[in-house]
Amino acid sequence: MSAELDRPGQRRATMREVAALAGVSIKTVSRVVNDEPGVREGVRQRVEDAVERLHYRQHRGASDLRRTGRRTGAIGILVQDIANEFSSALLRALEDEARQLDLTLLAASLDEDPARERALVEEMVARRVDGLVLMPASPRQDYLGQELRAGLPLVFVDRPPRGVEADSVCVDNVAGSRLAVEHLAAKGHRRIAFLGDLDEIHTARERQEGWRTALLAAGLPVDPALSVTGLREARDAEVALTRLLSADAPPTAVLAGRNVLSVGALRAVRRLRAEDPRAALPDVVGFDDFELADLLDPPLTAVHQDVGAMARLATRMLADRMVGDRSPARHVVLQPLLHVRER
Amino acid sequence: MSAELDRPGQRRATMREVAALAGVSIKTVSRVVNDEPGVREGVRQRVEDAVERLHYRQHRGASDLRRTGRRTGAIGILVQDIANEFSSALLRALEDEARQLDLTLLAASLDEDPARERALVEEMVARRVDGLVLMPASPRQDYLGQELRAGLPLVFVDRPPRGVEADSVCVDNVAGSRLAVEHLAAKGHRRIAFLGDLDEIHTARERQEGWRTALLAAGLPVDPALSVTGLREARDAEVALTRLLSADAPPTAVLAGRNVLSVGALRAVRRLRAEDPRAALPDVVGFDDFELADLLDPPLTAVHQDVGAMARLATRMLADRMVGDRSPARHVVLQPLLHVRER
DNA sequence: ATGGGGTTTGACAACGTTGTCGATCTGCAG
DNA sequence: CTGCAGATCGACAACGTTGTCAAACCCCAT
Repeated sequence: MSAELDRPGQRRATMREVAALAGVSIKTVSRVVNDEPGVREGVRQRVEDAVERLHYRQHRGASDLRRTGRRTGAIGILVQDIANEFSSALLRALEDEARQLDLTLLAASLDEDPARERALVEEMVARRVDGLVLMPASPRQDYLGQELRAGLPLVFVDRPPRGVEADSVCVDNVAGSRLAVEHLAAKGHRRIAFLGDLDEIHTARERQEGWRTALLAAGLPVDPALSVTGLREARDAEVALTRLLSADAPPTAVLAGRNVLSVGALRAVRRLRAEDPRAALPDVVGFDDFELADLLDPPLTAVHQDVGAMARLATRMLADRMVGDRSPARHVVLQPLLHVRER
Repeated sequence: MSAELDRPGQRRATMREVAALAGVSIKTVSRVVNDEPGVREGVRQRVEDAVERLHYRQHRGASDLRRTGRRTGAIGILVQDIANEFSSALLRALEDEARQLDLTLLAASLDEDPARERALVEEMVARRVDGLVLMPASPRQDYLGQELRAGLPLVFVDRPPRGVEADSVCVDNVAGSRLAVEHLAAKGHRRIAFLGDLDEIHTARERQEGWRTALLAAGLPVDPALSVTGLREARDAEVALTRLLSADAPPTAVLAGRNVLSVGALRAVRRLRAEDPRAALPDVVGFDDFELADLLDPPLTAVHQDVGAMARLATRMLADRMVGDRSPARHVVLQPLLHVRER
């Protein structure tokens, strides 16, 4: 319990002050703080006492600045929405990987806003992050070419780069939709609807395309009226499906193209069931699996993406780039699984 | 040592280089970059061209270091688990508030590990964050006294500080449990079980205490055998409830003390129902509401916390401290609501 | 041409730290 | 005691930027 010197104002102590109190040069303080050799035990002790008494804490920014080629030990992670189950699971998995590399996370949500993506990338670059993991919101990322050339380690996740050559870890969305459609077709469904997010979103387009081609492959007609896109939130999907179900030739099953749309679809089904207990209810398959999917009613069969694998691969790629790997961009495509859940 | 040398030409351009290219002093470049007045239009244009050609990007670390006042424009957010629905909702809400103050988030998960909390607080301090939002993992945070005295803006969320006087925004957990128990008692339940997290966790203890006192207030006996704590994950709760339900005097209802425990409880109920369709199923009420709670089967009545309000209040408090407010710590306690969901 | 005001511009120091390198000290062999 | 190697320590510069302040410039009135 060493006495603590009460310091006026709220400035934190600097090495200079520690040095003065310990009666040594700041370089010696630096050596002690960084646990470098070449300091006699007595001196080291004096410095450590001074550090303690002044509650000195190293200023990482200054340290990073001086150390040549030093890394900041921080990476940026830009996802669509931290609160979304997919994004937050990915964020968490990336955190676990980053922790092993002693990296801190700068995280932010893009909300499908290209301008916000640009602004946040700028911000990350200004902060000199050691690397950037990006789930892009913009249709093209040509602007990132300069950053890449400047040596910014960059990995795309969930959505591939456009207009720039960067590493990526994505999921085979076409295959995911195919699994879903094949499953439904095998159950005898012939009218399978698709609920999709904004057409601008690459994964959304791919999932719709997967739905379309899988229908054709199964010898089923593709009814454009059964595909509704541009849906952003659960409520949108609920309204859209409710409308589809009350149309002349309603679908008997539906593929929801994103987790929040699955929620909306399930709500629509619940509503229909509540209004007419004997109504025929459509089967729902969702893209993006849920932690709680096994507890939902009606049950939700879902296309499952291995978020942990995405994070591991992305981090490995990033780490390679961080140590100077300049080889051509690699693109990993993971295969999704279908988690079938029946009533 | 050759390893350091084989990465030529990766350095980003500095103001010095921009200045050289534009034929001005670095101070003039600084003025242009920071959009300061007092630069002739022609000169400004030359500098902007040079910035463009060299793809110069300001180094925030260096800028922060030099600038008086020294804000880094970053705040730390330490929650239990970024992937947990409660934590990620809070994180997202905090992000939205922080964005309005032009603050970037350094986020990390503590996983109920006190050592990790200390390490991450150290890290945040070393990075000179402008403020820290902490959902503590440790039983006491005496160590933070020094940081507070050094002027670190600090706000506790979800769990109050112990051993240190800092602002906090929490929820009345006792009241939350009371709402749950009253609801169940009103439905005629007399044997209401409690599933709780680690006893070391403040909120877990409060919720158990709320369960206990509400039972007494309702004139119901408190059977210690009906309270199982130390449960960390859904699986733990599932096992615990399954065991309780197969005991001699099983509960007819259960209060799950945290979102993941609710999931486990629901799974136990589902399992029981699957094994014996005519078994009497317990009512489940959970602490922490779910986005998808209305879609669960069996339905989940849940204690709802206003995460948005928590974030707004926490950010406001933090912002006040950031501008130098030194008034005594404020402690806000929000009242939870019960979202009743019936079959 | 001269002076006076304002505007532009740059030299320099400083932020807090670490790399470099030389100065000083220590221990010990001769 | 001297000499010398190795250990210890500090002065100084530098990282990339901005605050300070004085110098240089401009325009125009005298």
